[in-house]
Amino acid sequence: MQPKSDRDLAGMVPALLGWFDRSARTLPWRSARGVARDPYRVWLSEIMLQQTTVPHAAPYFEAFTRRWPTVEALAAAADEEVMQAWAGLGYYARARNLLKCAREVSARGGFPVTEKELLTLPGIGPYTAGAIAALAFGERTPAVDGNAERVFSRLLATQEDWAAAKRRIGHIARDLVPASRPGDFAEALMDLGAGVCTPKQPSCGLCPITEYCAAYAEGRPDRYPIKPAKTARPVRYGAAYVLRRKSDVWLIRRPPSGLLGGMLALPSSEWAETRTASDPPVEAGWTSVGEVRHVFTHFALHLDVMVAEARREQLPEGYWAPAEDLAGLPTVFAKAASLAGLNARQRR
DNA sequence: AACACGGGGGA
DNA sequence: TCCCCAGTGTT
Repeated sequence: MQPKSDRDLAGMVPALLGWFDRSARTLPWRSARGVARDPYRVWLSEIMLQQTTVPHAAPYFEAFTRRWPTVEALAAAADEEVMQAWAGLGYYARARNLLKCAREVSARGGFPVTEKELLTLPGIGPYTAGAIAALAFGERTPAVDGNAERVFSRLLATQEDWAAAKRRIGHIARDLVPASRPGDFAEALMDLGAGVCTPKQPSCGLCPITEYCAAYAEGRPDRYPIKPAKTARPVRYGAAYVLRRKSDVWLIRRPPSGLLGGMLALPSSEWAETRTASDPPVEAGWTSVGEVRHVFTHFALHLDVMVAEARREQLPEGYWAPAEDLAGLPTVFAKAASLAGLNARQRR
């Protein structure tokens, strides 16, 4: 069987939309069928879902919309409140940009309605601009996320370099967006990628568009997309310090940019490529209570967790927080606090 | 074009 | 383990 030419793909649009009408997922940020989507909820959900799974983002979406029901309410929130509410969701630059964006939007009286203008806002890149324009404003723009890239890679059985394939997919997707239902087309592609055209063992038996799929025709859809091999992840070592004073713990706020930027944290040593001598923030009777391991995107961290009772030292910048409520710590420090016997937010 | 940037879940 | 996820911003 011959792979379909790009032109043949046009037929997949009505087939996909028909399938979507029958089996769309119900999600917290989706409006009822036929009801206009709220730009604020579309935007907030799209930011939260960047590189983040639906089950992980969903409770955060509920909490944010309950606490800040409008973009104006979010714009008026204090930075620390928002960073604390985002804790555990990861990629904290998203939270910093979320606030910047909310304040810009609030100041200009609402979200811009075109892909081009949306692209100028902080935290909104090519994918998110297209998604918001299509979902909230009905513009004929594509929303090519990781799901859509995988679906198209299989439809086309892309052989070229993955970067080149993604460029080609972007153009093809843009041409296919139906003028009548751009938002539904975007959600349909996402639902198909998430539930049917999955990375491993895709359920081609449930797929409404196998007729258009070159990878299916080849019999090995799981071989696509063809991506470059990942490089190994190095390990870094360091120590985190839990300084106690009665029922309090000493916390710091990390610098506004970089890893975990702007987040609440335990004081810690530099993170080196080899185990190095302990480097506590103050002199005290430090004892180790064990090690926590945490995996970041581009390195793994082994953190020795040190505990001590405070004496009367001059402390560096920071403040005392109640040990029974350490909500708002990023996961790596929540793990460390937990190991030290403190009640930090910890899933699992 | 390559890298920095979290965290969790599935196979 | 390894891979992936509704990616963006910086260099």
